[in-house]
Amino acid sequence: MASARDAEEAAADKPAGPDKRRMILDAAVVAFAKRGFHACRVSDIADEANVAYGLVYHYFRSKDEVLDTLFLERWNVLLEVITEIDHQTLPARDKLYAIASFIVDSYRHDPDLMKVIIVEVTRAANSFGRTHLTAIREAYALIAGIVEKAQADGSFRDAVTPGFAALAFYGAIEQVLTGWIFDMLPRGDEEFDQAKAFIVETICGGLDAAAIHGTIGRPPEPSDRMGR
Amino acid sequence: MASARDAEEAAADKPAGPDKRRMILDAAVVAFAKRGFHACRVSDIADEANVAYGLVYHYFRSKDEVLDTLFLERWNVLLEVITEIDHQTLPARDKLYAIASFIVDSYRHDPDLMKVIIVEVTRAANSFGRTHLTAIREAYALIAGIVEKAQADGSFRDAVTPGFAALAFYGAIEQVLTGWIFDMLPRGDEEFDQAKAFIVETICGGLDAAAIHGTIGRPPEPSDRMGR
DNA sequence: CCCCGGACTGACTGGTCAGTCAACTGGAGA
DNA sequence: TCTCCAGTTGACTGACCAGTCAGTCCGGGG
Repeated sequence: MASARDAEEAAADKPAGPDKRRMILDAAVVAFAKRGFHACRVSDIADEANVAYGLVYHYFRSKDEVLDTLFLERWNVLLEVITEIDHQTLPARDKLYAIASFIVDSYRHDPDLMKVIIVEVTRAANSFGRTHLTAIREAYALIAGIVEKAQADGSFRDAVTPGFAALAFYGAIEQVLTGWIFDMLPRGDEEFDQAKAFIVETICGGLDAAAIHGTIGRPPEPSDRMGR
Repeated sequence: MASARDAEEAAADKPAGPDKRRMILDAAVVAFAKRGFHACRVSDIADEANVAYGLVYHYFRSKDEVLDTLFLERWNVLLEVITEIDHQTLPARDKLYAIASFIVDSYRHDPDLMKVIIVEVTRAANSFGRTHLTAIREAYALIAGIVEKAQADGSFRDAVTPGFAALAFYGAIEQVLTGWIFDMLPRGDEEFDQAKAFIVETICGGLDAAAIHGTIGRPPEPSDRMGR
């Protein structure tokens, strides 16, 4: 991950080379997380990084590019990790657990970064979400692939399509992170680990006490309430 | 729902009384959906409503108040509907289906409104999401209550807490809507109805082919990958 | 007939920022 | 010593836009 940076630092022989670009990126995470991308001024980033305003524009073409960089840097790691997990020989359920685990741990490790990624990109349908749609879809496709294989070998039933299962799985994860981001859910090592288990349990095990697996229950009559 | 408006119109005896306030609200939905709240200018709303700029400020104190109104108007309906569903004597699974159904149908009926509510409020941790947190939590609490009762009477197993199940359930719904909002998922009457069934099936029935319900599977060893 | 007040209009103001740029610094090489 | 230039600085500009306000229009009551 940080190998390029390590090499550069070693070559430059600076004990704790400031690496202003990195400082700006890290400061941007804090600033974006605190006030949100729109409300955050470029001067907030510069201040947080203890760096002159103009330097941000030395390293990045625009405020947008700072967020893009932050997102892609991390999302590519996620994509790599999922791919790697998928290549292991593991029950699908364990693969999903490993993925949930990685994402939850990412939040535990750097809540601000994950908050920014989720709130400003992954869920921002009118701005960055659109521009990074391809990368986001890739994650879904990877998860769907895991489900599909499990359905093929019979370890998952095929009551729902793989794409749909991927959506629900990732949706549950993001919703839990959102719960933490909004301070709706208690945070703590115990809660984080419990969340991983609960996510997988909910999506894989289901809620029904007597699940007659294999047959999809025909939907009950729909409610007719339609407002507005 | 629109009874207050009907009464007003009847009293005023206007054949198609413009009701500019409503026109502004409806125009705002279109404008916010198209460009997002931040990128949308107040003049966009006024233009869309065929109304003078200043009139927006005659009916609303600020641009924010327009969104607040839009959100609360609809969210209160949702809260009412969930409460009503909960009061019926129905298996928990059917209650959840009715809720999913109502939300999906809300999207079917007015995709722009739901897009605005989800993107600009429900998932906006730094702006409106915070200010409407109480209302949002209410919906979770209602859903959690349904799960809790089902666990008490034994129709749902208690491998996960009610609050967590509510989170996953609502998260799955929102993620599906997000899929439509992002144009990641095909839209159509068939897809909408399938989605309702899939959401409930995923959350209630689970993915595992051989779910040994009643015992919570101990988590497999976690992945140690930790990046950044 | 006039007055009042609510509905309505849109030009204008004040403040806010993203992005620019001219200037400065310090170290490496000639 | 003198370039040179990447890295660095922060004052400044130009655009944009939420919100204001002075004023018009019109219907109803006196």
